Amino acid sequence: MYEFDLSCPKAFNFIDVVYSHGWYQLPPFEWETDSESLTRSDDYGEQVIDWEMRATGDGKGVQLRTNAEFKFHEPLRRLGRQMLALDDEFDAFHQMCDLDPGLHAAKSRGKGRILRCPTVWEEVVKTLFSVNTTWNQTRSMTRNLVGKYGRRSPDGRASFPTPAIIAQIPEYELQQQCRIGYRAAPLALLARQICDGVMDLEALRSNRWDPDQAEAYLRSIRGIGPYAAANVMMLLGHYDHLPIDSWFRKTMRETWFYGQEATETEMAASFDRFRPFRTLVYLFYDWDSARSENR
DNA sequence: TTCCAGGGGTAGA
DNA sequence: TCTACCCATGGA
Repeated sequence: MYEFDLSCPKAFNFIDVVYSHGWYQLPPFEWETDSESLTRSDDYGEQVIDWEMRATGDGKGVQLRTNAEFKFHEPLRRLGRQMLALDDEFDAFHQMCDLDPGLHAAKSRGKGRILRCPTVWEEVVKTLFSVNTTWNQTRSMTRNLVGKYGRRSPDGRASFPTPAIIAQIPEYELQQQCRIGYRAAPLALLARQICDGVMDLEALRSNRWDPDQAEAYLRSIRGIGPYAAANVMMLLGHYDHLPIDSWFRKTMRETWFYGQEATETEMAASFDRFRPFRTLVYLFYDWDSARSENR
């Protein structure tokens, strides 16, 4: 087993990033509560690599562990940094946190980083699986897809299936095997579009994209609407498109709208003063305090 | 049986 | 911009 540390910013907490949203519960991520380690397996073509991240002993950094040979260490180091957003700056967001007491805790803990997947493809597929369903079913769909179609490491751990793998599987089989319902059609189509070079999701990580342009590109994917696109935008490091779903509506109703239903326009407007970090505010705001103030 | 869940697509007003 | 309707899945 090889071990090496990732250098981290001053205000950084590994567990906060892992718990920033639900991705750590979706395979191939595996979160071990006792050891507080995040494990996964990734398909590097010639082989599938098992690796894990955990907080260093002093709690301020991240240790990466793998049994992969040396040539994979630098790619894994880069991947770890990208997945934890270690090279992203959050100073402007933390400055903005002074605007509202509900954000003071987020600032003092240095929150803002969100756990990401290695590929935009994986982010989009998982987001597609979270649309119009329960979280338990999202977990089940992802587990099925990874378990049935992901290439396996020598230790038998499954990686997230690549577009090339999914593009070869008939739509009805995806639907039946993974229990993903109508999501099979957009999933199969997206995999084919990527393989045919019609769609290049990974290019969205580059800086040449204007955020609105990137959002429009995501919206052009079948099955990706306003909510799903905003969710992927957040994972790409753009925080101004609000992922308005049933949980968002419920939170708004219980806090800033005093028990009343609000339209999407009204809800979005209530976040105007937090541009361009509206999604981070939604994720890291102290909603529990806001709720108790309304009681 | 019916409703609902971390919505999307389409049509129509 | 908003509403109505349908879409599939499985648990309550």
